[in-house]
This record gives sequence, C-alpha cells and structure tokens, in this order.
Amino acid sequence: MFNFKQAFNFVPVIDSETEYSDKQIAIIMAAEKLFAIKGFDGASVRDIAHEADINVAMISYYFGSKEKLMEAVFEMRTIKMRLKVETLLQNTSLPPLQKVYVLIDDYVDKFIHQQEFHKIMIREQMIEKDTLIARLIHQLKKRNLESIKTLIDAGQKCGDFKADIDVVLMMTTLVGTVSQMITSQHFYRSVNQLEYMAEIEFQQHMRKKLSIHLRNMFKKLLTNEN
Amino acid sequence: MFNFKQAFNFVPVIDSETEYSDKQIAIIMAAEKLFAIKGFDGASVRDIAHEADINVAMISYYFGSKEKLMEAVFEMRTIKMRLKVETLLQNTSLPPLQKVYVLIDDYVDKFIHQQEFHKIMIREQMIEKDTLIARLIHQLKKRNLESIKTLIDAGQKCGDFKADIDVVLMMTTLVGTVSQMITSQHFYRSVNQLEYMAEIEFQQHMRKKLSIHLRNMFKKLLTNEN
Amino acid sequence: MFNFKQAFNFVPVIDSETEYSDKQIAIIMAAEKLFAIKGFDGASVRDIAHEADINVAMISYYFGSKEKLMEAVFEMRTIKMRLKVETLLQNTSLPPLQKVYVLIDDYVDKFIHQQEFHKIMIREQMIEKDTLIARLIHQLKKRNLESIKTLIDAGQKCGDFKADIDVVLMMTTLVGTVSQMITSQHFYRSVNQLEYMAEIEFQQHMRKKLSIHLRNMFKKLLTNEN
Amino acid sequence: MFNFKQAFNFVPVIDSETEYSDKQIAIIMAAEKLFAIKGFDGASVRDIAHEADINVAMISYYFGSKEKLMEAVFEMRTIKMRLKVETLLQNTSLPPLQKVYVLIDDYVDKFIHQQEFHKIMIREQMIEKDTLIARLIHQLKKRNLESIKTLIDAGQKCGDFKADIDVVLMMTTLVGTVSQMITSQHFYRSVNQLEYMAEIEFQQHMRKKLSIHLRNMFKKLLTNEN
DNA sequence: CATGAATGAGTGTTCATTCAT
DNA sequence: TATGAATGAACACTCATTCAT
Repeated sequence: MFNFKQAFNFVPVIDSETEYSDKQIAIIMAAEKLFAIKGFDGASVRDIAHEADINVAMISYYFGSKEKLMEAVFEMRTIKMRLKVETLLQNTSLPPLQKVYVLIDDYVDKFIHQQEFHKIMIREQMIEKDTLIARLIHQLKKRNLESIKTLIDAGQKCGDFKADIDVVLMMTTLVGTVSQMITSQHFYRSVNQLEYMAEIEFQQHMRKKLSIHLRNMFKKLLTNEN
Repeated sequence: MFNFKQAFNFVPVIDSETEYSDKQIAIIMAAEKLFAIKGFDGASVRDIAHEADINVAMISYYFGSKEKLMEAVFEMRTIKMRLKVETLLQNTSLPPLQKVYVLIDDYVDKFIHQQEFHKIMIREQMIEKDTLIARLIHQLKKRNLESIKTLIDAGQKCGDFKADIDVVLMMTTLVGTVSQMITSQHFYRSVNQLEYMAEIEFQQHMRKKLSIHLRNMFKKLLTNEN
Repeated sequence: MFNFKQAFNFVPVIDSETEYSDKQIAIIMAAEKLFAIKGFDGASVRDIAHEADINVAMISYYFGSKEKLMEAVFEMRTIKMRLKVETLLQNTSLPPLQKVYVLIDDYVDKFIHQQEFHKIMIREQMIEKDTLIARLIHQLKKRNLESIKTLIDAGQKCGDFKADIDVVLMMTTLVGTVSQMITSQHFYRSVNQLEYMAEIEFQQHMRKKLSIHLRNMFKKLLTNEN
Repeated sequence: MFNFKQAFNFVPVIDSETEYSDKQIAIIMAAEKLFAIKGFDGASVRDIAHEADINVAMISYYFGSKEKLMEAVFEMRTIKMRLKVETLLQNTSLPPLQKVYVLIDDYVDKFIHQQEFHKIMIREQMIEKDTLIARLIHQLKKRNLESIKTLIDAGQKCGDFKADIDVVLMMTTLVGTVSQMITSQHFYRSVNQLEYMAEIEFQQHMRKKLSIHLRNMFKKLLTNEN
C-alpha cells in the first residue's frame, strides 16, 4: 500500500477516509496530470491508462467510470485543501497581519505544489454543468472564504485592519494572482529569461516572488501603515 | 455581409485581414460560445453546427478543420484585443496614474464584454502544446506587456511612480484578478446574494467593483501617496 | 427507393407511414435475419452492418441505436401483420367455419413467409422487460384476439359453433402449433427424411400439412359434426 | 452436497452421471434462471455469479466457460426430461387413451414446473448452430417421439385409435400449445384478468386448463368417438 | 455554393476469461 | 479450493472529416 502521508509530506495532510491501493493512486495521479494538460474531454481513458501503465479496463474496474475517476481525483486532493486557517484562528500569539502572511504563503505553496490539480479546478469552474465536482469546488471555496472572513474580522476588531475590506474581492485577487502565475508560468519564464531554470528552482523562485508581492499588496490593502 | 465594426463598436476595432461571410461569423460565434462553455474537446462540431444553425459539413468546408475554426475564433478576437496603450502613450496631457486607471478599465471592460473568448484563452494557456493559438496568445501578451512597461517607465521617469515595480507581477495580479472574477462569477453571485440580478446589471456591478478595487490596489503599488 | 409493395407482394400489404430508403431496408432485413438467428444480444451491430454490407456507423446514423433498429424491424413488419379477420368479418357469403379455415391459412402463411420475424417475436415475448417492443407485441396480439372472438361469436349465434369455446386456448394452440413447427423445422425434416427437400418446396409442404392438421382439429373443436 | 432427488422430487429422477457440488448446483440454477429471462448473450457471467452469490472466476473455474455452463444446465435438466412413456408402455392395465392423458399431464407438468429451462430450450432450438446443446435437444426429442409412436401404435393395433395419425404433427401441437402458453402467460393473465393471481395458483390454473383442453383435442384427434 | 450520406478512427465501457496467490 | 486483480477483445456508439451530387 502506498503511503499517503509520506508521498505528499510537504503539505500538512489530513487523512482521507477512502483508502486507495498503489495502482489506484497511480491511476488518479495519471488522470490528474492529463486532465490538467488536456482537460477532461481531451484526455481519453486510454491516454490515462497508458500514462499510468495499466490496462484500460482497470479504470472502469476501480472507479466505475471516467467521471467517477475525476471525482476520485477531487476526493484525494480536496481532503488536503483545507487551509491552515483553522489553526491560525486559534493561535493567540500571532498578530493578524502575520496570520494573513502565513495564509498567503499557504495558498501559494498549495497552488505551486499541486499545480495540476489547480489547473483542473480552474477548468472545471468554467464548465457550466451542475456536477458533483462543481458542487465540491463551491463548497470548498465557501468554507475557505468563511474562515478567512473570521480572521479578517478579528484583525478589524483589534484595530490592526481597516474597516472597509471586501474580503471576496481580496480573495479574488489572491487566488487570481496565483492562478494566473501558474497558468502563464511559461510566459513568465520567457519574459524573465528563466527558460532554462530547473523546475524545482523555478518553483521556489515563484514562491518567493509571489509571497513578497502578495504580502506587500495585502499589507497595503488591510492596514493604514506604509 | 456582417458589419464587423458596427457589431462590436464598443471597442475600437482594427480591421482583420480576413473577411468573413455572415455564415462564417455565425459559426465562429457559435464556436466561441460552446468552446467557452464546454471546452474544445467537449464541444463537438455537430453541437456548433446546430448552435449556428448550419450544416455540419460547412465547418470543414469553410474552415478546413475544427482546429482551424478555433484559430479563426482567435484571429477574429485577438485583432481587437490590443489595448488602448498605444493611444495612451501618445497622450501627453494625462498624468501616468490616470493612464493606468484607463488601462485597468480597458482590461476590465474587455474581459467582461468578451467573457467567452477569455474563458477559451484561460483554458488554452494551460494546454502544453506549441500550437498556432499558443503562439498567438504569447505574442499578444508580450506586445501588451511591452506597451505597459513603457507606460510605467514614463511614470517612473517623471517621479510619479516608485522605482521598484515588477511589471510582470503587477500584470499577473491585474489579469489574474479579472480572470478569477470571470471564472468564479457564479460563486461571487452566490456569496453576495446576487443570484437573481439581471446579467447586464451584474456585469456593470462587476465592472465597477473591479475598477475601484484594482485602481485602489495599483495606486498603492505604484505610488508613495496614500 | 425500394418498392415495398412489390418486394413483399405475396402477402397483402398495408402501407407503412414511415418511408425507408433502400439502404435502410437492407439494414432492417439484415437485422431481422440476425436477430432471428442469434437473438438481440447475440447479434452485434458489426454483424448486422457486415450482413447489410454497410458501415457500422450507418446504423446509428439511420436508426439512432441498436434498440431503435429493432423497433424499426417491428414497425416494418407489424404493419403487415394485421390478419384478414377484418375483411372476413364483413364477408356475409362465407360460412363461419370457412372463415376460420381462411384464418388458419392466413396465420400459417404469415408465419412461414416471415419466419425470421416470428422467431424474433417468440424470443422477445420471453424477455421480461417492459420495452416498446413488448408493448407492440401485446397490442398486436390483443387486437387479433378480439377480432377472432367476434368471428367465433358470429358462428355461435348462427348455431354453427358450439357454445363452450375458450378462444384464448384455441388461439394458443393455433399460434403454438405453427410456432413450434417453425422453430423445430430442422427436427421435422430429419424425422420425416426431408433433409434434402428444397426450401421453397419444404415451405409448401409445411403449409399444406399444417393447414390440413389445424383445419381438422379446429373443425372438431368448434363444431359438433364429425 | 445437494440432494438432487429430494430437491426435485415431484418428478421421477434418473440420476445424472456427473455429480455436482452445492456451489455448482447454485451456479447452474442461477444460470438457468438468467438464461431464461435474458437469453444466453443477455445474461453475463457476472449477473450469474451475483445471482448465485459466488465469485465470477468460479464459473470458468468449475465449468470452463460460459458455453460449458449452458451445457451443464442442459445436462442437469435433460436427464430428468424423459417422459413417463417407458413406464406407461409396460403398464398393461391402462387403456391407450388413458395413457395419452397421463402423457399430456406429464408434459404440462414438466413445462410448467421447469418453465425456465423450457424457455431456454425454445430459444436454443432457433439458433442455427450445430452445438452440443442442439444435439442434446434433438436426441431428447427423437427419443420421446419414438416412445410415443410405440404408444400410439399400440392404440391403433387394439382398434382404439384411428389409423391415419401424424404423430409428429400431433406432438407439434402438444409441445407448441404448452410452449405458447408458457411464453405468453403474461398475455394470458392480462386477457383473462388474472394479473393478481398468486404464481402458484396461476400455475395450477394453467395446468388444469391445458390438461382439459389438450385431452379434449387429443381424444378427438385419436379416436372416432365424440 | 451547399448538403445529406458515408467513412474509419476513436470514444467509454463491458465482456468472458486468466492470473497470481 | 477459492478469489480479487488483471487482461485483451469486443461492445454500442460518436467523432471529425470527406464524398457525391
């Protein structure tokens, strides 16, 4: 059996209820990759089977259908998508702005480390269908938004943050900026002459740049200081 | 024959080289709509033919292939995507910050009025293929970026703008925020109890909110004033 | 276009509403043949396409689905399945027993000339599914039964027929005997050393034998004479 | 181990050569049921395995293949299909017509009590393939026919039966009538308003009706009396 | 210029069967 | 003996495209 915690240990993991076998994990990850690159309809089950180096029939065997496989991708990822907000909220020693900084870094990390999954989410958000996945995304976003609202609220109550903050718009900028960086990273590399930087190094580069940029912006957005 | 200039006269149009017949325009617009909703692979040529109320064979007949049809969608739209920057640059009376404001509004307008096309662009950016479309998008973004750099440069030279500005990151935030608003507008409506607002009204609502939010952020990002 | 009336002129034809093209007729007849021999599930659309010498895709193109094709087989045949009863009922010159004789011959003829379709009907009757076809068969049988009841009634009223006649059981014997002859004709040939009789000749042999046998039985069943 | 004799003790059983385990019996009976309802191709081995509550692999494991399973169904049933004729022939006290009556009831009983198997037989008779099953059916019918011929012969020699009797046609009517009743029993119920009669009761109803109807017909067919 | 008919490759899925244990 | 996993072929059907007119 595949060790979930070890394989993805760079992000804090909350264990999934569903246990998947090694082969199932392989299929899910192959699917995640190809759904990200080609989209749901663009990636055929044969493509996925080939990528995962398994027989096509195994996909139906394990997941029932292509759609159910997509749901499995979501189930596996969304379980780990809950932000650190819950923990941050309970932390009394950290000042609100610092909490926001941690939050930004958490978002950036998650997007960068799970680019493929996020590409799928971006795509799926646009499809006008009332699928299980659409509902899962909606629910995930709503839960996150509420947690963040509580955090901002606390900052306002203690006088650190300004009064008139549109949290939804703020989050739109946070998520949008990171998403845009992910989707256009090829352009970013080209424009900054970073074409030949190693993937890992480039990820750290993005991570740092985004973190500084967003911290800077959010500080100005939330507080009155310079 | 369809009058291009008249039909899309809310944005300054630079004429395309290629002339399309009414029927071709109908196909392109049906394709744009369905590609936006369902994705390239999710939308079949039969779907598009049905939407455009023409015979399936016409698509191959007019455009050669489904892929070429997508290129036609891009050709028709990208031609009108050049920003007002060129005009702004030559305008000597307007202060730099005001120019940036005009730019922001231009971006917001374009994204909102051509949501369908932008959804396609967001999707296509993610596909890791060196297609004609990928090159078209890259070229468009590069051209826009350079114009904006010149504009920011001018602001820095006259002392209105700060010295250390990462224009690429700034643009990432601009484009990302607007894109994110577009792709998650359903969520936005739901969260702000705007489910039943008429589409037109909602577009103006987004337009205003985004404009204020982005102007506010960019002012802080670019200048030292409060 | 295929001339329906000419091609099947050995049985009185009531024109179908639906017009089929030559190719559609070819597909329907290939389907009829293979459904009869192999059953609905046993006959693949590829088999049928090969038998009809057309591309597999044409079946979906023309009929929508394999099931709809089966329905087309039924539509084409059931339209001609109405017995001569209606005509017989109006005929005042023919005595009731003679009418029954005509009816028997009509049944025998129909079964023998449309063996393939009848094999399908026998099979489909057994499948426990509430399909359109099941309903079509039920309806056809009910209509026929009612007409025959009227005919028997008339015979009883004029005193030619006995009073206690179970028409349903009588029809069960009529249909059952002919069906059984059709389904076990191979055995019949073998047992009567008719293996090498030509098909046409054998059909006439069956026709005659069945007619005499059934007339004889029904005379005894219906009347008091010897 | 399953006790064959006990389980089907309503008909005299001649032991099969092959001994089947409980699990094998369960599979065979599940197969018989589903083959009857859905046909050979319509019933998947997974269906059968599920119905028998065993692992799919067991079917290949025990019987080698789906086709061999069908043969096992036949082997298990045909062994018990030999009629009472042999016993009847040796009985000197019973007059020929009474023997025929016993024979009719025996047929009716067998068909009604083993409807599922008979549905399979009806279907398999129609398949134009020289399979083991086809040969088994042929052989069974031939053996039965010969026994009956001897019985009829005896009746003719003692002067009870008429001289010109086509035994094959007579058997066609016997088997055909009972088969037709079985395959169209749903129609029979509907037409006689017996939809809600309990299955057991309905079987007894059919049994009685068929017995009287067939005895009546056969008496007229075989003898000169009224 | 336009289109209904036709095609072959591809789709997701299910099949009976076999494998490894 | 027994079984979950696995396989490759087949399934019905849809695809983008081309053909004949």
